[in-house]
Amino acid sequence: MQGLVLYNTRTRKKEILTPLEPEHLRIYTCGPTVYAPQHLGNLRSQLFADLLKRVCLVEGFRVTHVVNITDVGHLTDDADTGEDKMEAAAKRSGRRAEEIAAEYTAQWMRDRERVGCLKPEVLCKATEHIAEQIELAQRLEARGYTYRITDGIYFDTAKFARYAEFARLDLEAQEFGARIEKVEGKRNPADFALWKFAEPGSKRQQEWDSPWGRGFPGWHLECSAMSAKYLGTQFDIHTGGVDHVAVHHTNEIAQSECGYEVHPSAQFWMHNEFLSFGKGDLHEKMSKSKGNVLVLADLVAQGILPLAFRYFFLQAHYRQQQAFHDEAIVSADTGYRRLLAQAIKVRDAVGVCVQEQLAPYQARFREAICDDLNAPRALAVAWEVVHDATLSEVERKTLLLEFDRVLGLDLATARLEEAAQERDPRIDALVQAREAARKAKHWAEADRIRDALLQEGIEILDTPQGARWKKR
RNA sequence: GGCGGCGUAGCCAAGUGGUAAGGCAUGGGACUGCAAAUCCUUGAUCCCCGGUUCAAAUCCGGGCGCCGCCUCCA
Repeated sequence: MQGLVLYNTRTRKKEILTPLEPEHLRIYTCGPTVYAPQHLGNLRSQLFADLLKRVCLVEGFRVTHVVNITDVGHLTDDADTGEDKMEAAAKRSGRRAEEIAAEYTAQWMRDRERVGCLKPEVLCKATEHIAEQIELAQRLEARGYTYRITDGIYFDTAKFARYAEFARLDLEAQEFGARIEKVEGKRNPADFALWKFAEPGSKRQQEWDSPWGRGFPGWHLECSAMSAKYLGTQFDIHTGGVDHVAVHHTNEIAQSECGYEVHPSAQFWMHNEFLSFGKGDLHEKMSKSKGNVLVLADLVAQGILPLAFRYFFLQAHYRQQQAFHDEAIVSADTGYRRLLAQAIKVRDAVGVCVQEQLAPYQARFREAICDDLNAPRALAVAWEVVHDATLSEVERKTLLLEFDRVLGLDLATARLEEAAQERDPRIDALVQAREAARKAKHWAEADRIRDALLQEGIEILDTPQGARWKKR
């Protein structure tokens, strides 16, 4: 029994997770910037965090999971220039930034729930923690890490010796690279804004008073301030997408470690890889800027079950890029429906389990999830259970439901809403007419009706209880 | 220019030294009047070349291809 082993970006190694506080794990997850609909790629990082949380719970830890919502200050270009995304979205749509944030936050929460993500213990918004962010910026100022230029208060990365360590940055090379210096007065290219001043003369929708004047917080500040508030200045695990390693998390670490004088701020930093879009050799990451985003509702419109997206997610390891395309999601949908059907079949089974029957599967399942959350392997174990004829129904049920605490596929209560439940007098009549023709052995007539219905996407299912039908 | 990752059957993918998990699709079989659904079953010398080793998809070197980060992005 080796315990839970996780890949830690901070050390670039798999390490055994040992909670700072006995039996209790504190996890912080970088949530969405709610200026636009959250797409399937965004959902992947929520699913990843949720998988982590579920594994922690199954391993017997108490978990405090904090997820933030960025509803201000995330700029369109880089950390220092460009428009605030919330402000820009508001301007485009002629609505209040708060309205937009509320709408996309609600959509995001709904999607999260639909793919089976557990509710976080704390859901916190940047705009509701302005005071905490100012407080942290003041701490940094008091400790000499900041300087002021015309458009804001900046963090001086040269003052933090470990700055490049986390992301293994080559700051020298960066200066000659693609990065273009845009902000007049910045001392180092990597320096970033803690507080941005509101532009004189133009009134922002979102701005606050601060010791440095009216303005708004830099994007990175919220995560440092809120994680410290809800989890303490040192906690166990911080999660987010890989894209955040080099900038957002690097800056967050600088703020937290310098402001609160701790090291490390989070023991484990974990990052999920991206969803790529495409098939075969050509792939592109799914992102708003590439214009190839899909949201959960698009899948649902296609007849895909929301939990089938979770099943899809579980089929690949979280640290690998995963290729998304129609064939892939449809096959996941089929796979999920079949697995669910198997679970439904044994749901009501009662009786006693033979421990020796369960043990090998339990051991292999646990081994998989404890090895850096290897969901594909865990899912494979579930399928082996389904196919093992030496298991009794109740043993199968026991194993599947136990595994589902991690898989989160709602195997215990989800229903396969066969369209066969639907009623449509016209179709019902046709189905009955076919039944009658079959009884009379008028095969040609029976097949004609079946084919005609198939033409309009209605499929007849012959069962021992009689014929039913479903769409698709 | 710097950094990182990937390349395993038609597709999604596990597997990091001892002759390759799982799912979907395909072919075959059972069932069916024929089908559908369901169940059983079927298939890979692991991108190429060279090396280390008794043994490599797995390690090393060199190619080729793809993706990502260093600028907003999960």
